[in-house]
Amino acid sequence: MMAGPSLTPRKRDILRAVVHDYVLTAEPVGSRTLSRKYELGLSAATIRNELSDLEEDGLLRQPHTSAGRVPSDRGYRVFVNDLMDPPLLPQDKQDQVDHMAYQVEGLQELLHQTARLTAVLAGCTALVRVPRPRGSRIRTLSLVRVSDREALLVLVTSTGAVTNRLVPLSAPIADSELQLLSSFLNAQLRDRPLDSLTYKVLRAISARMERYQACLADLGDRLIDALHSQDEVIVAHTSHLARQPEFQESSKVGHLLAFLESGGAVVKLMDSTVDETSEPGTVQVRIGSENALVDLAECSLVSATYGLRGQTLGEIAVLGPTRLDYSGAVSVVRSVSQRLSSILTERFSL
Amino acid sequence: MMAGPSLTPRKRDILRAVVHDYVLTAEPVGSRTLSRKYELGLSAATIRNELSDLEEDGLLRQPHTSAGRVPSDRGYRVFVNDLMDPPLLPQDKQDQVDHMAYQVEGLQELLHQTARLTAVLAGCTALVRVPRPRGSRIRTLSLVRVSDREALLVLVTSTGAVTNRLVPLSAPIADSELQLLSSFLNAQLRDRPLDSLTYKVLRAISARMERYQACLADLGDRLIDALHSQDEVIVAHTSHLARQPEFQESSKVGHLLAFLESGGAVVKLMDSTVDETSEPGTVQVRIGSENALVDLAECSLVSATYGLRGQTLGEIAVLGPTRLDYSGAVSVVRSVSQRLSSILTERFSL
DNA sequence: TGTTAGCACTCCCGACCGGAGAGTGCTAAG
DNA sequence: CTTAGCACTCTCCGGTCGGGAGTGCTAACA
Repeated sequence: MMAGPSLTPRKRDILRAVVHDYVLTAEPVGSRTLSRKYELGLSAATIRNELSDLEEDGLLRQPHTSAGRVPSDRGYRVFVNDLMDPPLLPQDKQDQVDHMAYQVEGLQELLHQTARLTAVLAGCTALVRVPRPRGSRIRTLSLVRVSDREALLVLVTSTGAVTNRLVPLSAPIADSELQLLSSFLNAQLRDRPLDSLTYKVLRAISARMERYQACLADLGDRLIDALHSQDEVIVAHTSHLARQPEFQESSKVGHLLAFLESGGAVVKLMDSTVDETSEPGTVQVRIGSENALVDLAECSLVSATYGLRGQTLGEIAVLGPTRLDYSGAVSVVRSVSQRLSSILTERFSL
Repeated sequence: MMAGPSLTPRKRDILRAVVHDYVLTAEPVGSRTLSRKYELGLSAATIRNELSDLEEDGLLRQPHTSAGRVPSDRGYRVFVNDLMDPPLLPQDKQDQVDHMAYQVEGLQELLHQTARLTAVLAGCTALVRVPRPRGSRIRTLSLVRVSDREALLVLVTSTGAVTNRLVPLSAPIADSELQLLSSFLNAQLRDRPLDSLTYKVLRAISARMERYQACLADLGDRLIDALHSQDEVIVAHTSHLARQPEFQESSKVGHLLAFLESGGAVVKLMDSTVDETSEPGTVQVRIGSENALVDLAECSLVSATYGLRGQTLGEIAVLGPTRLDYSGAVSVVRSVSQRLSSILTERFSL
């Protein structure tokens, strides 16, 4: 991450105020509003100059000339990195997690309720990635020619689950080559636990198949799809998304819902979010365009992993518009993921 | 059900045409359109007269003077009862169900996939009610005073699941009375299998508590809520709902989503739909206001039960705007519920 | 030099208006 | 009973026109 343009304290205060107000009102915020509502000790005119500077730095945007300012994705990023200090979640809210867990028995149910509670606490849609069945591995994986232009990818896991994916062949390929490729993949992947096959790992493997890149451009994606279709993501309170003013147009809501309902896509999103190097418990924030998925260009994701005695089991996340209460979301996600982890440890440790 | 106003064959043809066209276009349909697009052998003027009659019968509505006609809920009802003849689902689509089932192992997963497939086949949101854990019964049930104005309903099932619901006391009630009521409910409900406690049965019981009706108006509902929170409903492809032109306003989508996400409410809906007397396999249609739930005033539900050797296990349904392709939806729901039942019988017999 | 007041300017938004189009109801003729 | 014709109604769409909010600039001020 870049070190940021090191703003003057005053600019920081103003940016913080803009973010705060915009998150609250969903309206572009003007200099007058800032000088009235926030105790900056500055007149509107002075603030105007600062706003202008911040816009030049790319931290604010103007929807149109003579409108107030709105934080840009980069502006939110600076806010998240340097300007906010998420408080601890109030004790009573933390207690709600334990209280909920106390009433619930199975793991699956526990995760469902956790998702719901997270959504309520954060006032957003919540996602919980469910752990894969323990010890599930790839048993075999093969490519079968279907036609000149298509091959079928067949994946069998140790639990016996079978998944198929059609892979388009953008260039013709000899049967022998296809077989070669098939065995290469098998060698690479057979008996590997599904857990270990994150997006990044698969990308690395598919990159090593350079030779076939041309004709199997989509293989990597299909493979990832197939793997992910084994996964499950619990989605709670999508209605919160639909209520956001930025998603007034129901077509946007439709797209988002479709995205959330196509399990594989969501997993891909969460996978791409996880920074393998970060310790469990760290909260990650992805803002708008940082998501790289078109459907989520206007959304932000705040996520953290949960697990058992240090081992990562899954992820818990909050999804909202980029105009998100990042501070609150981080508080909730951090706290819930910690509580959940310790509940799991307590309950499932011998 | 009333016998219907016994329309002339010509009126039937016209009503059928109006429904067909409106379902297709979502635009009020006018006399000119009808005479052009449908081979009725009548001029626009004649059709106008018939339309006027149909409106007087309450089968059509006019959004405003000088707009085309739109079927009313009653109009759809007549269409569903008398005017349509849902075809068998094409063999290839039926095969998709078996094919899907073949690839899937557990019951839970089977039902999830069934919901998805149903949604895709019908082009609507689909709901599947999951069977309760076998043999789950009520262990105890009690009312505990919390304050002058509230009591807490505590429900424990034989699986050990505990559910609480706050019940407002609209009138003061003595502790002794509360205890009496508590034992009455226990006597009525203890050891009853949850399966047997449908909406209707509970209504009957709560009706017998007349004496307490005044101060415990909400008890019945809370009890039903609590029971239902044990249930689960799978919802698939809500995005289809969001795409309907009648739900453009995202606030409506928000309400619908919130409704679908509050599991209990959905179960209540489905319960109220099931006509206990009907044989399993029969398809039921609820149109708009027939649902009695405000949130669903503009929605229709097409449902059928599925089960194992004649025993009902759950329900499968399709949800859409009242402007629904009833014929197609009935085809899909009927066929899928039958296939699902026979798949279950095949797989889980003995 | 940094801050502030004043002012002209820009742009959105809602209201208003008027014409085109679609559809109706009615009447009178076939 | 059906149909053509006609006057009427209502929505929708595009254009116009203030009002309001907010900006950028300039000049005065500490």
